[in-house]
Amino acid sequence: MASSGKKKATIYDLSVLSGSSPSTVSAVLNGTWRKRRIKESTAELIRSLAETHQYTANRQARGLRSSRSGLVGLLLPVHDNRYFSSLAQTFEAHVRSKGQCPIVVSASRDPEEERKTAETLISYSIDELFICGATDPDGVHEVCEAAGLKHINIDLPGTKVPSVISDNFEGGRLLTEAIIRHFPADRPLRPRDLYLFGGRNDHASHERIRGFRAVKKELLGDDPDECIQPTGYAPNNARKAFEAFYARHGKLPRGLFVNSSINFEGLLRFMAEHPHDNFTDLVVGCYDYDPFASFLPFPVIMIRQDVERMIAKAFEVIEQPRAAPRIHLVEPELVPPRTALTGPLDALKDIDLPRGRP
Amino acid sequence: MASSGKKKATIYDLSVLSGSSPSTVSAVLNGTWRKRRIKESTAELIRSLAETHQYTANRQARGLRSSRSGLVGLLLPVHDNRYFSSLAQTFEAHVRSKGQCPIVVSASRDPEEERKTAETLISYSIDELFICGATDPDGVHEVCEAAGLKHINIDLPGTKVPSVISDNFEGGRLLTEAIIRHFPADRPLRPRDLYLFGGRNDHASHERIRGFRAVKKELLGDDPDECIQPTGYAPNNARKAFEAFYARHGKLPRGLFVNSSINFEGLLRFMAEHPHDNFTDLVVGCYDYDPFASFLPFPVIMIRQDVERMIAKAFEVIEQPRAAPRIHLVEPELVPPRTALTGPLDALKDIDLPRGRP
DNA sequence: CTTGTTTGCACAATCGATGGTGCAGAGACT
DNA sequence: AGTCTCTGCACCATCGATTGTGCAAACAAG
Repeated sequence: MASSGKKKATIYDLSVLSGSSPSTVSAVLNGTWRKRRIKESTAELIRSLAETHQYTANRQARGLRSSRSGLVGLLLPVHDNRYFSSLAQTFEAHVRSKGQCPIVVSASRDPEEERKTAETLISYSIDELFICGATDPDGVHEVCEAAGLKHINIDLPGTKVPSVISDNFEGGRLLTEAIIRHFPADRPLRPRDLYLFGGRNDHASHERIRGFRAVKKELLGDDPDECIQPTGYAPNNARKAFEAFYARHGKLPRGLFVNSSINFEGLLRFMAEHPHDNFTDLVVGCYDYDPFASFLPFPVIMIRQDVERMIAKAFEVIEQPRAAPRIHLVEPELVPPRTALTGPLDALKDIDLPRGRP
Repeated sequence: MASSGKKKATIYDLSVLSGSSPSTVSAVLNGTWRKRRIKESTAELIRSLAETHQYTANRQARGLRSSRSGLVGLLLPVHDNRYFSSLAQTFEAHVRSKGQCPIVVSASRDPEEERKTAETLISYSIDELFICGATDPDGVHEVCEAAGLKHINIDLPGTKVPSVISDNFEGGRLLTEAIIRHFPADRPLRPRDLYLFGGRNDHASHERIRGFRAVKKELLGDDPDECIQPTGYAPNNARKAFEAFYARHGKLPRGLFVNSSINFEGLLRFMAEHPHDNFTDLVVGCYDYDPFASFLPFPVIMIRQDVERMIAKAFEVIEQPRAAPRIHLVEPELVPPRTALTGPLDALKDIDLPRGRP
């Protein structure tokens, strides 16, 4: 807690101290002072006063006047997931490098909440909004549009503004093929041995399923509808689907295409309920990368979406004044089993406490 | 993109439309209108105008006047980690339920960056700051103190304001004991079979190490110094430490206490380099919970810190006017191998798109 | 009819920074 | 000396909401 604080210095305080006007102080401290022909020595004085009085500008005041806030928003489905949290990490680095402040918020994949959350961010006069994995990107678009806010879609596309997403069709193909080829030629997979679980009525799932079915047809000759089980994005729904399959067949399919790491957690929950089944002869492909999942006791082939490139592309596109609402595809990467990739965390230095405390 | 927006309605627009004064409009829309004895019918009119014109208050203006912003900050070491991201998720839910807006930022465990980030948040007039896992909590404290900002520590304690942290000593004891007891009585662990890797010169590591050593001494009779390897918080440093041990001994210790899931990733990297070693006769205890790690091919015992309770406690304590800078301990939970716990994600509903789009 | 009270609202200052405009003084030039 | 041009800054309105204060009209009490 603590709230004894003396209040912060303002340009008016510095104005009195320096004997200049507030506008001069403002100009010096926000960098526009050359344009205003302020003497170098005046500027120097004000800067040193600002220094000793720990002046920092009140961004609400600045934002009010300039109707820009320096805040850049990222709207996420959830935080608690390696894919989205690494997006957040990368996003933050980009925003900070531009001298702005990231504000990352989740909206639980609920269209209504997505719009309300966008409204809230807009009320803070954020400068840009990155809409990631939204269930209803065009709904959010309308809110942004009405407020004149620059925005862009990531991960799931909308139709009104540009979208940067991973190439889910190609990723689905890659992953499906890798699963199939992981089985030895003498015990090959048959069409009904390979199921897809998870995902729902969104663009990403559609594309992945399309890739899955295309490769299945091509390599296994058939592609039965029953092998597609879009069980949504809740871990427990996926668990129930595995449970149901297991109840009917006494085993899992030999090959599993799991639509996201969140659905994969549903598979883990299923497995926890069946401790005596060893799940040998099982190959899992998961459309998401998680280092721990990669080392599970059965082969896990994963797709890593290229978060770095997606974020970089999104920042590039959002700067363009009147970009057409096209979809920018970013190629994902196939990650073989037992692979520990480096991530944003590796950029951190490992620094020790400065002060001598336990 | 898109930026064609007509600008947003203000209280002045509504003032003209309703024929009332701006202050009346303001009072009606911020709830203080009863106190100002505004007629019900006037209020009703203004509310309906606000509705049809999609009025939302400009928070920068409100914040400037009231020197409160409705923003509540969470300062994190990193996003890209299940422990911190679930903290963020839980934090966000709490803040939103109070009608405020969460703003989650990471500072990479760098004391300098922690302070600067706090400064930035302060310049947005955030109302409260939750300082989580900071390397130098007292440094951040000074910044907050100077600005008169309420704040509290989470995960790593400071000495100036209250801290809510998990009971690392007890957690360390629990985990160490569970590792030891996981070995059968006929092939018991000897003191030099049990190593601790990861962590550094912080309170949490100290306490965990203290618990580790106490239990080792008690159950195994000895506790050699060499078995403590505080390799920091970077995955690659942990990897190198495992590599070094392996080079000297030709194997890993039979029992491993890994100080965090981030260090655990270092272990994975090590294992990826040694694909032919099966690492049987290995038991890992990890001070963090990750569902995928829990199902690895060797027994992994994990500690789940009680994120829900920590956040709830922190919100409780931060409201108290002059709370003493004491440490509030929250008991963590021991998670046996192959356990899939539910998390914040399970609170989500699984909703489909409203509009008919692919 | 007069004085007091309540109702219902308007007015205006304020929060801190920004940026257009104006203007005095110094120097240059004729 | 008179006119111009620069230099270096001050003044003031402005962004949108909040809030203390004032005041007319309506009503009640005497």
